[in-house]
Amino acid sequence: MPKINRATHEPLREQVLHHCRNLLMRGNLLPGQKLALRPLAHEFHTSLMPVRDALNRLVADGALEFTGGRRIRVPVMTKERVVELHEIRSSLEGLAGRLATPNLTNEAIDRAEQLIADMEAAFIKKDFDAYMSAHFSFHFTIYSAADRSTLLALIETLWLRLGPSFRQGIEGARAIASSDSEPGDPNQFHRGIITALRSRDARAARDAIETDIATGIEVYRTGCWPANDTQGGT
Amino acid sequence: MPKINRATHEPLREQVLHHCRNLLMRGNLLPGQKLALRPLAHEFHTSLMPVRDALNRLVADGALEFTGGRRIRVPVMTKERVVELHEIRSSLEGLAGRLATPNLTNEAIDRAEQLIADMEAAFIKKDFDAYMSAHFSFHFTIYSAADRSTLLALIETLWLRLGPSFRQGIEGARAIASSDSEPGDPNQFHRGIITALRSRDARAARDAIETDIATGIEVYRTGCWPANDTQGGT
DNA sequence: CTAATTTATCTGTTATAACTATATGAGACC
DNA sequence: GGTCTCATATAGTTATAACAGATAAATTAG
Repeated sequence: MPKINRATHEPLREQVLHHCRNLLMRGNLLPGQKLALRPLAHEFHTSLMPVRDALNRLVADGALEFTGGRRIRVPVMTKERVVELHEIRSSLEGLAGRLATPNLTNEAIDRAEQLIADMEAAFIKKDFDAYMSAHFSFHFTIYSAADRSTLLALIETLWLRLGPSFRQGIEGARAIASSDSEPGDPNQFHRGIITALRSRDARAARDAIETDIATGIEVYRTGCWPANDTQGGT
Repeated sequence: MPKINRATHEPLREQVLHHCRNLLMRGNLLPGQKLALRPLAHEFHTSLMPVRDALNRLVADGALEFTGGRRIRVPVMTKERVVELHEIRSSLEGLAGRLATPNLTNEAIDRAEQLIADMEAAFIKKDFDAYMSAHFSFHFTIYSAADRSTLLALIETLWLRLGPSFRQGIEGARAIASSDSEPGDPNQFHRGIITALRSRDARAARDAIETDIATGIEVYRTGCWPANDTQGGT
């Protein structure tokens, strides 16, 4: 049910791209899923070209990949690739958090804190679309205060690549949380970030973000959150 | 005189892309320079489509940009953009250097050290193509030992964006070095990286790389190298 | 019945042409 | 003389069709 507007002056390619990016960020496409030009073009009521442009762009960003035979699919992530992407996330988002700290208003921090509550509510209700959306907003509410467009764009491409896997990881973690009598708190590290931001300590904010992301790797690897006293570091 | 091979199974788009990437990395295209599809297509003896694909890819990578009217040009860098790109370089290349350190063979370090000599020779001879090439090889000889393909690709896109400006900066620095009786050593920080690598100290390697890049920002800003005892940090 | 081989279908790529919007220039008006 | 308007040229975008490679299915040999 894509909404393509042929009246606007925005190229069709951009509209298709925007739509596909949303699907990926929210994890609505599964790893390994194949995408073909003609069905999508038919769905969007366009020719092949705008769809081809959008998908090529996503391949360039690493959000999609060619199979051996030039077919297009959502990448299947190896554990090594996920770890590598989190290493990069840690480095870049730590930088963004450090640069953002002095610029963040109290209102922005309040908004971020509210998004943690949204995440928890969505997690309990198993509304994973809402969870992914709140999780995204939480981080980018902070990072956008860094006022570094290139850095932000780079971080976005990482999230684009991780979206499909992350969605699976969260759904898996939710299943475990249901069966576990004493689950770890998925948001303890997000609260740690808020604490560091409120004290306007840029280094602490960077470290808190890096810890949060390092924990994300552990969750992906082990399928459960560490105990509440767990600490990470560079 | 681009060499397009229509016999190979590699898509024409990839060949055109590869050619344009080389031009950008070497700084053979000037900031602000406009590129048009039809002249390039004629030059490559292809239709518009492969050229369009290649240029769109470079726009996606930030190596080229659209003007307001969808025309394509080499981005004109503001000082802020260059600083931001160096902040990102510092973070990512520091990470790559730290990860590479335990994997680096003595042979690779020797090769990197040799490339410093190549840089100096090229600098003196004002052979800027050779300088850019050696400078690229020096850094990527080190980073490739990190064995992180995504990280490496990300760093490459940063170099792609900085190529045109960097070329200008180096040529400007050479002009100053000629007229200055006591020029700073452009490679003192590269030697510092080698020293850290030889001692197999990953943290020191990271810091040396970050210092080298921070110095790059200063060179760009002031047009000359700092005194030999200058030290940088995170 | 299994496995190799051929055939058919479907994939993305490239070429060509029509299209829409932007930039550029000449000319009129103030 | 400077500025605005409008016509013309030229840019990238999209559509359609022809192309070539790869997958998958059907067929045939073992």
